[in-house]
Amino acid sequence: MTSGRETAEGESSELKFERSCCPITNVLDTLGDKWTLLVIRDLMLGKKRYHELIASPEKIASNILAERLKKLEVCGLVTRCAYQWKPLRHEYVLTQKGKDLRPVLDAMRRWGREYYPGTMVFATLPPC
Amino acid sequence: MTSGRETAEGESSELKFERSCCPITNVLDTLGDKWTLLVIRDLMLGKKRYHELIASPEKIASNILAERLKKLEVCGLVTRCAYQWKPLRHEYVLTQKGKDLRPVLDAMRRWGREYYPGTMVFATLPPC
DNA sequence: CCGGATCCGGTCTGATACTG
DNA sequence: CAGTATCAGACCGGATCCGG
Repeated sequence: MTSGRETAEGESSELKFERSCCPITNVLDTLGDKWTLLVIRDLMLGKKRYHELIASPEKIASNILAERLKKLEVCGLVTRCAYQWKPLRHEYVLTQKGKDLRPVLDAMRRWGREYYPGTMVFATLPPC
Repeated sequence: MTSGRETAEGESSELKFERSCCPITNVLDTLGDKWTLLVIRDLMLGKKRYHELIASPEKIASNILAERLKKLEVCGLVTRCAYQWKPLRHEYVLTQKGKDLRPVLDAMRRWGREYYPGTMVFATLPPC
């Protein structure tokens, strides 16, 4: 695995990902954990706001959600923009790069449905 | 996330996965880490033996590889069978369930190639 | 030697509490 | 409500050990 992260001097830590020559390795460097793709699934389902994301049945912890959203923004999969100013509130929407992950999720969903039958929720994702 | 693992009494720990109603969640419960899909990629590339797997450029640690192979066997994605007796050596081959993950890896590879250009190794996986 | 198993320090995860 | 701080425990992975 390419060494995922390096910490800059001082207190600001900056994400930096090395490129592997294998595209799958690169994908797993950014998306290879339990939560990231789940957040993306929710965004594809049309959820946009923090409270919608955190209400998912998988019960992601608030710090993990915040961290993943930040990482996704850094990696260019998600953009964050304010939809309200008092108090300040943001919406998270998938970029094209993020939306293009749909075939990955579709393939996972198909495999999951085949081998873990009885799953019906999110059986088909709505169009972006 | 469904609580992945529970430890049985005594010292033998047993893997047990709960089912979520979302197929993607189930997939990520078993495959949602950096190494598992990479091992499956290697097996799809035709690698079968321990030393072939551990020689991959990503430099997986030996304990992690052994652990992942064990988990994949428990989950029914891989079968382990001896190919030699003195000394005892095993081969790891994908089951149909494992082979059926090909569309997932294909989708990842396609996305990775699009957004991390310059990746050429493993550009196309050979047929199983 | 090879295929693992064991050990162990460092990192990351995630439940909870906290803040504006 | 939208995040941040904290902290114990889980996990990762490098080094080492061991049986065949």
